[in-house]
Amino acid sequence: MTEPGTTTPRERYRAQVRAEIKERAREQIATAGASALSLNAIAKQLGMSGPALYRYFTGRDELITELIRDAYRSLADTFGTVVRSGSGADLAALAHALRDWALADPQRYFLIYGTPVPGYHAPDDTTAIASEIMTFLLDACAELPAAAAPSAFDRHVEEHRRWADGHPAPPAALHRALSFWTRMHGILSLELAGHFTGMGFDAAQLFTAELDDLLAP
Amino acid sequence: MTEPGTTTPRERYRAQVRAEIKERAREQIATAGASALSLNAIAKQLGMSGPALYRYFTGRDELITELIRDAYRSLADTFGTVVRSGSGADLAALAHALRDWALADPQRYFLIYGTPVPGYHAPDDTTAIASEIMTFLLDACAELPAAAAPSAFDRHVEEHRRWADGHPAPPAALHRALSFWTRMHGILSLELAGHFTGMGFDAAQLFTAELDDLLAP
DNA sequence: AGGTTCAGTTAGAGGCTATCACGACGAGGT
DNA sequence: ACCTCGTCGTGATAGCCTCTAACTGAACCT
Repeated sequence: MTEPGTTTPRERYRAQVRAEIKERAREQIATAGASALSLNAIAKQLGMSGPALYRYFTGRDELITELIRDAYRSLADTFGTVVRSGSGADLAALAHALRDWALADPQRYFLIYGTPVPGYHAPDDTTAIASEIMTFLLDACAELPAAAAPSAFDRHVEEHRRWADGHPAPPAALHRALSFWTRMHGILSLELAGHFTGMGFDAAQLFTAELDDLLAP
Repeated sequence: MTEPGTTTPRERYRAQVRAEIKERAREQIATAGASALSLNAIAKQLGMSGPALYRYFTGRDELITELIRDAYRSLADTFGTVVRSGSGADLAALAHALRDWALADPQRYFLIYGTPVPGYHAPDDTTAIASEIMTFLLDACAELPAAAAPSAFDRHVEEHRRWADGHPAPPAALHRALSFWTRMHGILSLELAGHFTGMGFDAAQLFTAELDDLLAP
């Protein structure tokens, strides 16, 4: 009997093959997009034939779901190291970390924030990681000086702060977190999709301009 | 000989079948996403068998490209009627028209602004329509009162205003147009993708709050 | 040593895009 | 009225894909 905490050779082998499959899948997605991901092609790269992969994943959907989960995890970890190793919960630092993370692998970003496929519903644990990410944002927003008077949306979000999951941030901070999220995503999404190419201006400068404007008032 | 300007019965028939194919394609995309678009399924719906569709479109890619073109055209026309029938170039009116247009068919919005497929490059005429859309935004931004002092990004965009295609708007207006685009897209994209579902707050109120903030200073 | 578990194989069903060669039919010219 | 030619739609076929099922062989455990 295998003792708890140890891994049998079979388990180690299985884990390693699973990891290798995911690695190839990541490469495919990075170069050709998630819609072009082919289990057959991955199997061929690994020197085995098609159906063998179904020993490791129940199907194409589970593989993609796993990659989505990893993407969420990676972003949450990135924020985590920024907060831990940097100067605490700094919204500007999180913003630049987010941008770097997105530019490092655009298709990974779109795995999370890209076009949704109508039928698909994300598993529960990804939403858990999403709220972990949101907590980093809320922490950073709570550190900022509060604005002058509470706006109409501040009052609205105060009545619907369930999504903040008990975070003690004041309503203006909740509002600012949502603003941060949507504004950074707006620029990044358009930039990564190439909608700025050929326009001539520097997307990085637009990003920091928007960030400064968000932090200013 | 057919006179120029008239249409032969064959041409009319051809145009009608093309339109019907596109109609079914729109339905499929709206309900299952662009990745699920199947020429075979469309042919079956029209009562003909597979390869017949290749008389009307050179392939799946051309059909999708055509739908993207139509989506751009539809958005430009929507902005056009807002400007023409409404109170001129009103940024808030454009914003709400954009939101209504996006909510009416989310997958059509993602056809334009969704996850890009790495190989694909949009044809030239769509970028022409895109700049037509941008012109509506610039017109509206030029009408607004100018902000106090020009920001750093205002100066940057002043040096790279080629994309504005000779539009006489001041740099602050160019900046505001970019801000408008990215901020509205940020909210709409996340809302349409379902990232707000379960969070409890009202996306419409967030949208108007962001819009007010954008118009305020 | 023997039974069990599991990885990987081939075969095959059913879906898709796309090409090709063929029949059928309507439109136009004579 | 006839004939020709362009065009529409067909079935057959190749080559992808996902995924299932049955089978082989080796590693593992007792």
